Amino acid sequence: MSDFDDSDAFEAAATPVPQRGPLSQRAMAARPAPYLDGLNDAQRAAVEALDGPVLLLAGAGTGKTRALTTRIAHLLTLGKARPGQILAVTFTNKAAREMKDRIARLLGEMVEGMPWLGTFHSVSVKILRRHAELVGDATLHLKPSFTILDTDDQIRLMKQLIAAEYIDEKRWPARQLAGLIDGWKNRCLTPANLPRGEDRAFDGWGGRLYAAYQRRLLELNAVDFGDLLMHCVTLFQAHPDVLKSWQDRFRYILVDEYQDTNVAQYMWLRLLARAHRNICCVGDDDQSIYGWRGAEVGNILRFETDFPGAQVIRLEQNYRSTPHILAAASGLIAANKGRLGKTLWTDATGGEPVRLIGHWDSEAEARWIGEEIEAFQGGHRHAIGRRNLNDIAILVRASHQMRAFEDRFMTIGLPYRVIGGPRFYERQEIRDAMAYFRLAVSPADDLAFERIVNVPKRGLGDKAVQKIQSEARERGLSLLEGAASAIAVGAIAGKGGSALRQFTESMGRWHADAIDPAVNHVELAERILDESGYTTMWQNDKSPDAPGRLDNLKELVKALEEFDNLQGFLEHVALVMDADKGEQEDQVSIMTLHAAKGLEYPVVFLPGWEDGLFPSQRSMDESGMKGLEEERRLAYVGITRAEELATITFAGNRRMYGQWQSSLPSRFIDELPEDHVEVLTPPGLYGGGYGAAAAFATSSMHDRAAHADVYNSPGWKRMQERSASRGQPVHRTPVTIDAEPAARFSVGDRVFHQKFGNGTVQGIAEDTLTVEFTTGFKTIKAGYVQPASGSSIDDVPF
DNA sequence: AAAACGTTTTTTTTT
DNA sequence: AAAACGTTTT
Repeated sequence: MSDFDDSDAFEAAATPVPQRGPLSQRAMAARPAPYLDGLNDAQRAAVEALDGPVLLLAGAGTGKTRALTTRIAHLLTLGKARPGQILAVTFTNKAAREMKDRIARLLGEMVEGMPWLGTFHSVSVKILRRHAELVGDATLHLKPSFTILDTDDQIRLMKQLIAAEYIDEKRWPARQLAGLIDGWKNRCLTPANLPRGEDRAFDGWGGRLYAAYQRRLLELNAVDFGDLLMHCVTLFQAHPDVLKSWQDRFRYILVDEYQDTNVAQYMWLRLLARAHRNICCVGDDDQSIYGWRGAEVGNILRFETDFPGAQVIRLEQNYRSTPHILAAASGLIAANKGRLGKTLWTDATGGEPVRLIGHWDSEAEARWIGEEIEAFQGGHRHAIGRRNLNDIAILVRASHQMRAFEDRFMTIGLPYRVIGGPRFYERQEIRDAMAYFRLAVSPADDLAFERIVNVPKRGLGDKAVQKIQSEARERGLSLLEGAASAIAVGAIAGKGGSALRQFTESMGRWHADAIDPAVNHVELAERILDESGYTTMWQNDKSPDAPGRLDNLKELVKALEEFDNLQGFLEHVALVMDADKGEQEDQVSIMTLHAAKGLEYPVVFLPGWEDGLFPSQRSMDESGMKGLEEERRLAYVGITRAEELATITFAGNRRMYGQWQSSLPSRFIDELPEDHVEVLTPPGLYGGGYGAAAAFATSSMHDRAAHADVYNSPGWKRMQERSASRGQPVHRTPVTIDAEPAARFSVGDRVFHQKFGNGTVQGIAEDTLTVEFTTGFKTIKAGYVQPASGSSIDDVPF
């Protein structure tokens, strides 16, 4: 919201700007721009090719962001555009933030900020707010104050629509409809131009439900994420004058991660760039990993056709990784077809091969990686020496893999942070609080009303909500107004009625305060949470996570201070779902491969390289060869995150849906070039069952030429035996727990448990103990714990 | 209306 | 195994 009201800048766009301001002329005459120093030839070419279409193929670690930001600095310094005339779009808020920082660093105080540097979505919102009335039709259109729905709201809305058509929600879940509609929006298909046949999806109801959903959104004065792009495109198409004003304003367009654009984004860009064609797209077809979200690698593959005469510049010198890491990644990605083709090279020498190691199961894998990390911390055992935890990342394919690491690291007390995990603004308490704020700001926000009308419990159940809904529908009111009306009519009486009256009256007061600029919005927010009883609700909650939730609420209120008003805050949160907490502690980072794109770490662990998990079975089932290739690109992204050392691991057994499943090492492992991989064997695991996976890996790597031998290796045979009993839980030698008398322990004893770590015995009953661990109380069979000794945790066998 | 209980499903990846 | 969901009990 902060730079929404820059109408001055908007008007200024119409007046011609001198191509060279006096300031930049002086700067140019004095000396060549210092920011160009140190760029290689390709980077420099990318910076200086300012006019006309440019495709910048930038491999991993080739200084892509540097080229982009320097290019912007160059545009500004030469006076070819003012900051407000450059459109620079990224996919993530993080990328946008980083670009802003780096431009500011390059130019110092010369730039007063780039108002149009942001994600596709945030730029689209700013555009849409100015032309909201043009979205919709004569009877019903958007208003500039429209709200942006999150996924939760979307699903709830669709559930209502599905129920209204008496469709069986069991067979046709709202989530599926949401996915369908999302896919359509990604391709810029409105209900009106849905191809014949596609509208028959969802048991024949797809098209009708989509139209009903869009209608409902307009009634709510709301849009969803997909709408942001799609509405912009349809707006541009239907109103050439509007399009022209934006084309004139944005003299230069830059696009980051172009390989991840979907059809809607592609159309959006083409419309804006059509007139002057000053568009520079940066991307790497080998890092396209969002096909499932509608991204079209085709967009980057056919750039030269779309923009005839485009310059194609390749950045191929890698400044990030060692030759071994680069070679391993290049060898792997070579298996993909239809690439634009790049040859990454580096001046660097030395370094170590990519390491490969197999483990018995996912717990052993986590244990081993934990030990490795401790070794790095101590600076011994490994050639690359001591590393901070901040230098180390664990990149997983699917977030459920994170648990094993969290459990293990918690046990051994290794500090870690999960990046991109359950996000702050998606937590229940935050969303509830936000719903209160939303309703206070816009009393017609029916979805917010539904969310909180009975939170905390006010004695208003389904019945009461239905009465409010029918009352509102009959009289054409919002739910909040409908509630007031229902009380007046006497439709809702008794305890619930008085609670509802209090709720509506309070909301009226809060609304008056919310639109009163004289009222401090932070205090108002605190007052809302207080008076509504929401804070009290959590204070009275006995569950162990209640205190954490109260902390989160405090953090939320604190975050409000950064904004001028509640409206501005709500807008921010809708688009920027991540809360920045700049933690400086030394911690290992755990994240998904998707979240890792654009990041780099000296030491990278890549666990879970097993067929079915990585490459993911689902991806292959749904998208066949295309899916497999995208998985391979994901593997490529993973390896190329590493600067000095990459370690790939896999496990023979993994728990899925609570059942042990055995699995084979990933086919990607066999695609790694042998010369750049070192196969490790877990210590002390020769011959035994534990070594099976490792033995398989070893033979697989060494006998690739004589492939048949692989199938005679002990590892393969054991794998076969295991998969023969497919679906059945793998028979793991049962750990017999002696019915050990709990009497061996007494209250107050320190005990150790493999998973929970050290704890204190608090209670004893027959053969079970109640033990307080750092993570809380657990009831455990006495045989599973042992007296805590002075010995290291690592000595304990599992 | 809300809690307590039993059943079914879930696991890609996210602006 | 845990969460989400639906049904029954208070």
